[in-house]
Order: sequence, then structure tokens, then C-alpha cells
Amino acid sequence: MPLFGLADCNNFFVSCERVFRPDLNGKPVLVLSSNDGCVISRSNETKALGIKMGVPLFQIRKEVEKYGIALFSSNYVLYGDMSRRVMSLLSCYTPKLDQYSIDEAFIDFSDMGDSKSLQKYGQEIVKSVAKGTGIPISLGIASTRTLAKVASKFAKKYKGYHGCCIIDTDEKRQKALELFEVGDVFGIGRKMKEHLSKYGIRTAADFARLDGEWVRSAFSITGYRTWRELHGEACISLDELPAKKSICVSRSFAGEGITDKHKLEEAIANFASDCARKLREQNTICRQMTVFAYTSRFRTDVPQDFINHNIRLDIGTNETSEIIKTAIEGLRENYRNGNFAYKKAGVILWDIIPANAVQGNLFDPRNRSKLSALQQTIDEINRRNGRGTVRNAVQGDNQLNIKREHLSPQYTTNWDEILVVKG
DNA sequence: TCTGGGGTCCTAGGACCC
DNA sequence: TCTGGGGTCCTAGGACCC
Repeated sequence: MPLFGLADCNNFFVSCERVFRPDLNGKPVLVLSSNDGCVISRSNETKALGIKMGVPLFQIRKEVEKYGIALFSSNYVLYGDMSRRVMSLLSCYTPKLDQYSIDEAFIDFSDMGDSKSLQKYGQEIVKSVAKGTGIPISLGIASTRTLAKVASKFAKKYKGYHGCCIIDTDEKRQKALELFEVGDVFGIGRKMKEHLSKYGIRTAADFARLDGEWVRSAFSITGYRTWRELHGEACISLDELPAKKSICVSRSFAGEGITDKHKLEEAIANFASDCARKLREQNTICRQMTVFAYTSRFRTDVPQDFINHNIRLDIGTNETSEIIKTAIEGLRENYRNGNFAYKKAGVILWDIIPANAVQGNLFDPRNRSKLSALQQTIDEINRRNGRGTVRNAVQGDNQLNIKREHLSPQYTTNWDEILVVKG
């Protein structure tokens, strides 16, 4: 019988920070988005204070002060590294691990013994990750991904499960769905929840009791899939990790934003460079690109501009210099002089195919094998010496105007900032 | 004053072809 | 002047996820 496990790191970013700041255990902690803008991770103590996910920091300044909430700017280098450690430990316990996000992974538990031994096995996994990384996780196990997610939330909420909850009978499934709010179901978002509430649907069980055909007509194939998954019918399979179909790098800028054309080009060049690296990391090339830049949507008192430009590449590529050049040209074509303050910009690569499928062009004047050898050399230098050691001149000094006032040190990835143990 | 970043999937509607 | 209908492909936008 197919069985899915979902391992979910509890309050992941906060937990990462606490690994190196054990003094903050039991205290309210927050991790902020880029520019220290919004709340993106909360400790249980912070949740208990009523601080909501996603609220802007400036709206909760009073509470931060009053309760002495510890603040951290997001430190993705640290979180990425901790995530790799968690994932590598998890992969010891299964032949098939499917990483879903930075802090979640699906685990194949098919044919792994009876419920009782599985419960023990699950608890062992949870303990092992906590011991090996310091990150607490919750594990849910069920016959579909959607139900595994429900189970993991129970594992998180009730101490009695010791981190692992299994939904493996119809009775348990029914009971779990009765206790579960419909809006918390994986695949049911704000809009669907609103729509359902008009019909008095409050719990996952209410939703599951609806007529399948009606669900399909009201919420399309995706809603219907969620409905079937809640009934225990697996519709989302555990596939091999597919290559990404689009790659996006974008940032918001602090303060007024960027008003200087040259600075904007520099930012775009850096985004394009990051995109190209990600593209090569999954061994793919892209054939289309979007460059965008816009002014603040919250400011109605200043002139607005919205650049959103698609570019089709004659020949697919993953080379940094080529992708930067194309992005900059795209930006220049669409740039208007008008004293605009750009608050956000980015580059998206899409129409992505495997690198070995590149279609040559008889009229292409460049020597592609030479270009590729050069790129490999640059990648190797940057891998050894840190990103951005060798870069294109247009990328400038890579000092984007981004605010990070509460940044933790790079404990795990930078020798200069490694944790000092005091004797 | 201050409002994240990176993805996926689905659908409707227009363009285009015969 | 008359001005169908079906199929496919592409794109923009919405909804969802973390």
C-alpha cells in the first residue's frame, strides 16, 4: 500500500536561529522578510501573543517593544545550509525523498511494516533530526499527501504523538477531518475558504461530504483533486524531483527605491547572474526571459511605472554573460526617463529545457563550446572562493540597497563567523 | 517612514489555421 | 455582399503553496 510521510520543520527559520542562540528557547522570536519588512517565521511564544504571519514590522513595533521579542533579518545562507543537513538525515530513512520546500519533504513509507512499528520508526526519525541538527520536526503519515499534511499538523499540535502522527484507518481519517478547519487543508486557500463558508462548510469533514461533481464544477480540477485526496485517493504522486519550469530572482529595495538608471541595471545584472547559476545547477537552459521593475504600489502620490518585458532567445542558453546582456538590453529598451523610484525588480527565466537538448543555429556566429568552457572555469572559481568572486563588470560591487538590521552571523558557512565556544 | 521571495498549476480568451 | 465552426497554441492572470 502506498504511504506518504510529510516531514515539516517546526517554525523553521526561528528554529535555525535558536540552534545558535539557545538562550532564546522559550522566548518570543521573529524572523523578518527582506528589508526587515514582514514577519515570515514566528516562535510558538510569538504566535501566542497574537502576532500574525506576514504582518509588516512597523505595525507591531509596540508589541515587539513590550514583550521584548527577539528579531532576526532573514539569513537564507544559514537556512539553506540547515535545510540541507535536515534533508540529508531524512534521506537515510527512505529510498525516496521528495523535498517540497526549504523546510518540508515527502518521504515514501510504502510497504514499511505495520502501524505500530511505523509509529516507532517515525519517532526515531524525529529524534534523529533533532539530535543531529537541533531542528524540531513533525512527521505525518497517511495514504495521500493531503492527509499526510493533516497528520503532520496533529503531530505538531499534540505532544502525545512525540512528533509522529499516523492516519491509517477510515475511523482515524474521519475523526481527524472533523477536527480540522477547512481553510487549513493543503490546497484550500483564502478564496476557496470564503466561497465554502457561504455554504456553511467549516471543517475538512464538511468539505469531504460534499458531492464530488459539484466540487469539480465549483473549484475546477485542482479543488476536486484535494477532495479526492481527503477521501484517501492519492492524486498527487511521489515523482522524481522535476527540474524547475521557471526561475525567478527578485528583490524589493529599501527606502525610496532605485532612481538611478545605472543602479537599476546593476541590480538587474545581479539578478540575471543568480538566475543563470540556478539554471546551470539543474543542468538546464532557458529560451525565454522576463525582466521587470516597478514602483511602489502603496504610493499613490508619486509617478508609477511598470516595466514587464518578455524576451525570446534565438538559442537556448544558460551562460551568465549572455543572460545578463539580454536582460540589460531588455531593460534599456523599456526604460523611460521620468524620475521613477523603482521599489522592486527582478528577472524570470522560463521555457526551460534540459541543457543537452539545445538546438544549434547554423547562423550563430559564436563558438558555443568555447563559451561553455569559460563558464565552467568561472563557476569553479566562484564555487571555491565564494559567489561573485568573478563577475561581469556591469554587476558592480553587488551592494544592493537592501535593509538587514537584525542579521545573525553566518555560523555554518563562513569561517570568519563560525561559532566560538567559550570555555 | 516602513508592506518578502520563489515557485506550480489551471483557465479563459485571443490569434491563427483550415 | 455574404461573414461558420472546430481545433490548437499561446498568454495573462488568478489561486494556491511555503
